[in-house]
Amino acid sequence: MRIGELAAANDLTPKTIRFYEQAGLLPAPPRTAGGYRDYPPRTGARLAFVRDAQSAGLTLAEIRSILALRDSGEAPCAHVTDLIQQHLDDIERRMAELRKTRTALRGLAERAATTDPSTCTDADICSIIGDPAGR
Amino acid sequence: MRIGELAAANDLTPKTIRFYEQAGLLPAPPRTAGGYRDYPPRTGARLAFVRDAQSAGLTLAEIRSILALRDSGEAPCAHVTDLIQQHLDDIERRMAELRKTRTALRGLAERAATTDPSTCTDADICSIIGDPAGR
DNA sequence: TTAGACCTTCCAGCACACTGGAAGGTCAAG
DNA sequence: CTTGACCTTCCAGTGTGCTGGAAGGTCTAA
Repeated sequence: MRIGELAAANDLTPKTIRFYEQAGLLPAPPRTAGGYRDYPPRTGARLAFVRDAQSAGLTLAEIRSILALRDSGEAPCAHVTDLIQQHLDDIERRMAELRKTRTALRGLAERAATTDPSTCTDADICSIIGDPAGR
Repeated sequence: MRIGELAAANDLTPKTIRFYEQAGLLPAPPRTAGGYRDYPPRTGARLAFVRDAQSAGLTLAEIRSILALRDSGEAPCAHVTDLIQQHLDDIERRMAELRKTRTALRGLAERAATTDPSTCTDADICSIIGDPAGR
């Protein structure tokens, strides 16, 4: 199977597949006489795994670590469980960050709605954003 | 005021201040005889504005656009209001994304908790992640 | 034989907000 | 006069997941 075919079958571009190889997610496949990559059929499953893991929010580095474990013959279950938990924690942190920023923005929106543009002096850059105390 | 002093007063590094200048957030200040940047006192207010706007989640490009408006003599109020609304929308989108990913991860965590490692075959890379149907 | 579809490698860049380091200039204190 | 703190410019890199383009090789069909 050539790279274009593999790419199309998995909704990727050949570029991405070469990138995955270079990034250590795919082993270097055998080559045809002409130097073309010639993928074994199982490669699709590996790409599907990469996609599934990505949609769970794992980074390529993490996915690579899972694949490396598996390739070395170990069952990566414990590692995977760890990663899942780390990402859940990470998501909570990011949601908290976003909520905080949202609160800040809502405050600004409120202030913007009740601000008379003519009160903006040249001295302040923007009294909506830069002047929380209403100085 | 020299760059180090300005940086310290605003909890930044000289590097960052030079970067802001290069990024169009700060006008190029006058120089001393020796070639050192010599900042007017008002620069601190501008840096504070940058910080406030950043903490509201605005990007440097957006902040630059506000500053450019202000520097051109226009009141940037309407522009700022737009940006705030855009960011609120953006935050909602990102929160929705995160919730989706969280749901996916919780499903995986559940599956991980009830998966017997010995059922992981070599053929699947990881049955926790890659095998949603329980094939 | 030639077009063109596909493949190869390599280098470079995107966005984002910086950060690091090299090589050298300036200035005040001792 | 020298040390050392501070400054200058310039180039390059960080992390993330690709994407784009150049220059060239391979293979198939007309």
